[in-house]
Amino acid sequence: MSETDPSQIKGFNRARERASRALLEDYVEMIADLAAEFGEARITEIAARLGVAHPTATKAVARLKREGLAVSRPYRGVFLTEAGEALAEQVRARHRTVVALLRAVGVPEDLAELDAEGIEHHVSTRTLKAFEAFLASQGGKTG
Amino acid sequence: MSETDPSQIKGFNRARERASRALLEDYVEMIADLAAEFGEARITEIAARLGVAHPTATKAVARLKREGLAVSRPYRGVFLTEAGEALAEQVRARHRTVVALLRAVGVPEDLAELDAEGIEHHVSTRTLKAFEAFLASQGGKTG
DNA sequence: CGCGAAATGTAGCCTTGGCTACAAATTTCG
DNA sequence: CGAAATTTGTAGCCAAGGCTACATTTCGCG
Ligand SMILES: [Mn+2]
Ligand SMILES: [Mn+2]
Ligand SMILES: [Mn+2]
Ligand SMILES: [Mn+2]
Repeated sequence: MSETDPSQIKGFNRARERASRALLEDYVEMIADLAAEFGEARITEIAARLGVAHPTATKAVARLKREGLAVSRPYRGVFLTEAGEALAEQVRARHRTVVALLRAVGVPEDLAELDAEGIEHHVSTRTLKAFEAFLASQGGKTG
Repeated sequence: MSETDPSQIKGFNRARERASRALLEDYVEMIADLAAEFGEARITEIAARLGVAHPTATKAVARLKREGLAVSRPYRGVFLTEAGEALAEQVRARHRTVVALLRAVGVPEDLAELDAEGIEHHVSTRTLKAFEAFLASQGGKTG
């Protein structure tokens, strides 16, 4: 029998939900980066930077539009909505904090950047707060 | 133009690969848990603990079998192969270390357990080593 | 201006990972 | 033993996220 632990189920469900949001988050962050750099994000450039074929990026952008995070017109650039911008800012901040935390516990910079790309999407708001508090308490300690 | 940064692409590709392995890892770990507890893992119990419908678990187990991580016969329990056992052990160790690290930087226990369920799959071997070294250097410090 | 190159769109295919509904086997128990 | 309950299998649906191949539009430039 063994009463199935509800908190464990919660953990798995949560991980699955976050995994399904991960792609959206990376796209939004990338579009924000390109907007900052070029004034607009083109499908080809988004695809190139994310390492996917362009129809893959087109589909993802369609999903972003459907979810109210971006807008675009045929053969033109992609732009974030206000909701998209807000998400981008949040995602970017989380990315920075995760990298900083990894660095603080001794992970080399390049590796921290690589692993953070996946880890970031699974760090909850409260955990992020804990990371920030830890980093603050550490000051600029390096070794 | 802006030469597309290859290491950034690498990060995204790596995150995608790890995401696709995450499910397998959770199943293998769960099957090992059930084997330890009951001597075998039944489809219904696997599904219940992972919070999915039983045909979903059946499909996942089919994939595990295809990849040589598990074996089973119709209407019987699921068992890990040697490769499956080895993966389970590795996954379990990583899970423990990730939770310990989160705790060490100030994340409350329940939250650490929840977030770790997703984070664990994106922690590389070298990053895990760094976590272990950090934890060792910390000793049993709590506050 | 107009033509070739580049960018974008679209169609269609695949795999994974969810689900429900229903069929068949196994276990439990009166 | 046999019927009911439980477990497992199977069919078939959906969405997401990959891809290639091909059509169309836009852009750059002689
Ligand atoms: Mn990412
Ligand atoms: Mn990121
Ligand atoms: Mn997990
Ligand atoms: Mn785990």
